[in-house]
Amino acid sequence: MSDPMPVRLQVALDTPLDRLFDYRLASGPVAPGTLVEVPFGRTRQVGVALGEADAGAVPPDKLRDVLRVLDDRPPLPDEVLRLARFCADYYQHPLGAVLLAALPPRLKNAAPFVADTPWLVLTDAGREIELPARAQTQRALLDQLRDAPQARETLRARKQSRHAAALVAAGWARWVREAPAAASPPASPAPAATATQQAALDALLPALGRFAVHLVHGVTGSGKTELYLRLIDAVLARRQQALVLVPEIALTPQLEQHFRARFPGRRILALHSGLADKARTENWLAAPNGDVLLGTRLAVFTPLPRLGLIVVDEEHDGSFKQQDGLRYSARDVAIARAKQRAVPVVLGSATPSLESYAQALNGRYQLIELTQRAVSAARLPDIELIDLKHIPLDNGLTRPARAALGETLARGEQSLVFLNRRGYAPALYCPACAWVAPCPDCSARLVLHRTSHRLKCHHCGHDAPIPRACPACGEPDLKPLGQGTQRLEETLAASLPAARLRRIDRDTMHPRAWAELGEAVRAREVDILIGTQMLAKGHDFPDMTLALILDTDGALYSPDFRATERLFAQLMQVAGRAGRADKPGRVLIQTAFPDHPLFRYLQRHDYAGYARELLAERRQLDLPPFTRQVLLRAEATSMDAALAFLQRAAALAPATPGVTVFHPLPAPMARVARLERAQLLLQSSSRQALHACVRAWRPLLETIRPRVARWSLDVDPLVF
DNA sequence: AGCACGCCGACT
DNA sequence: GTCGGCGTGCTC
Repeated sequence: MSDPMPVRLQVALDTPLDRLFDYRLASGPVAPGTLVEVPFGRTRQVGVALGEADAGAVPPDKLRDVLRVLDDRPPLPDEVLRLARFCADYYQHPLGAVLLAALPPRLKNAAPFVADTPWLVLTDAGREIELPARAQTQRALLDQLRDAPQARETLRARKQSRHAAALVAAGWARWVREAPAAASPPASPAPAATATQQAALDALLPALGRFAVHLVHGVTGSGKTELYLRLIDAVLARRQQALVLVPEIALTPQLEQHFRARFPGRRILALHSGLADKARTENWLAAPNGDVLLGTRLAVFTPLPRLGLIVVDEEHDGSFKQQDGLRYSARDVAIARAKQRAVPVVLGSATPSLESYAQALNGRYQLIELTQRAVSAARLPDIELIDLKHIPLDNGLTRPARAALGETLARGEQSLVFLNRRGYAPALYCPACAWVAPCPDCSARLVLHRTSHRLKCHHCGHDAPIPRACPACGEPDLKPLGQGTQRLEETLAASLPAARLRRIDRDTMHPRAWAELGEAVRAREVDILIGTQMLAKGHDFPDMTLALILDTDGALYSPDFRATERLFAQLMQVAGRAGRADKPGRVLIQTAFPDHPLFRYLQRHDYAGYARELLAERRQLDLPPFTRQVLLRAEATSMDAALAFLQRAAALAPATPGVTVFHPLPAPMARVARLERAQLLLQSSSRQALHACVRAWRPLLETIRPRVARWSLDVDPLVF
């Protein structure tokens, strides 16, 4: 055997620099995707080896040596490298940054990853051994282990850790990563498929094994989850894996339980940022051997060699978009991945995004309508509008709204009240001179939090005591302006003293509080739930018969046309939650614009109609059916600097037919955390033209001097 | 991104 | 006289 030849290795690193770096590796070539530790500037970094570099591209005297090939972890498989290359190009983001964003936290660290081994099990020797009677405590532990594996935590709590260590030292027990599965519990029975579910399955099952995008439009309660489960069952029967993406961390625990109950003995793995680093890394490493991977957007990059199906649930949801760093949409990346792997992707929603719906109408996506509710007795709730032009508000509530809450309470039923503003009041104002408390660091008003006696900025976190008098004129009697959830809670406590209230917003909810809330609601310990839209997502409260919606009007005529789309989705979601099998719910909406077309469709529960009308409107205005745009955002210490950067950028934009470059403008929230923000919009009806333009443009952006504090490109959305 | 180098204003 | 502001340049 000859000595391995030194090679020149091309390595991708997590840096904003859009290029690869060459290193010398003495011990010969390594497989593409292998993780390596290299010196970089004054630091060390973990990078991804991509292959051999061209000799001569970098002068040999600049080459440094790879410090270590990290062979304690698997190389990134080819499919992930391919997906990362796609994202780097599509989102115009450095490949190294994409690759390292795809890795779980512990593997980005050169320190060896040691899997957690929380379970103590008997070895063969331990099963045989018969300890003398005087070794009482060790015998007791052996007996426990004969019954079942023991968790380290439990042993610690029972003060048995030392005995456990003794058994391990003697070779009678050992620590393992996963407790060997007890006998599989019986699968929870699948409910009978409804006729529409069956029709959907008939369309979907033959599509397994090739790329297609299916848009499942199903109203709440139509059994979308059941459809996914049946499809996944078929995928597992083909010895393939399923990837299921969901928007929120809060939703995964119950969904995970659901999957486990339905597929006992199958390996269901969860992946989301709520998991501890260690668990996340372990599940990522286990994913190639798992059956179903259930996760939030970050799970879309996980290696799955036998991938057979991708499901994106609630595909319209904004949480699939990452807002910082690599600004990707997991829904779009999922579609790209499905295409690369030649597998189907199922997008599911009661209120599909306009871009997906348009693709379904033009035939690029297969549209599957689940119109029938699975629980046949369930009826859709009545949606009533309370016209604020004729009915006065008292502390944010009209008399009919109060009356409905009172009646529901009197019948012993539960209510939901939605108000999308946390805090006590969205502003503090001076009645004498009209001063309104501003955030010193942002172009936003400070929100009054009365329980903690603070003024808080919901954009940058600025936090200050409440002034005793107006700083402008000295007026001592400052007033809260508008309604927040805290104030609403106070109002309801005063007008319905018998009601047990519970407020749900970012101020009251810790990540793990959802399970407890669900129990409290089901145990009927709560009469009225007051909350922001975080209450609308995914949680099923079976006895809620009234939903009251208080502030919709901001979104109705917002310049952001997507705001109305989002509002419709939220209202549909809320409407879907109201009512129970034997009793249709009631939805009351307070609005000053009851004639807005959105409500007409909402009252008929006709999202499809609404979507068609919006698309028709855009067609009349000669607009593409959805945004095909790129936004260049710049942040600087002065607005002049931010705009100057964007003006340079606009001048450098390659003239491309069909691509419109707009003028740089201050961003809607022009100042956040002491930085001035501006943006430059590029629009086109042709994705190809826009993309070609951006591809040529991006390298030029790096050369603009002086630089700004931050800039980023937002590419939205992807279409196949 | 980090991090260092480098050249001009207010401080022990 | 120095500390330190951020503008510019560099990372195989």
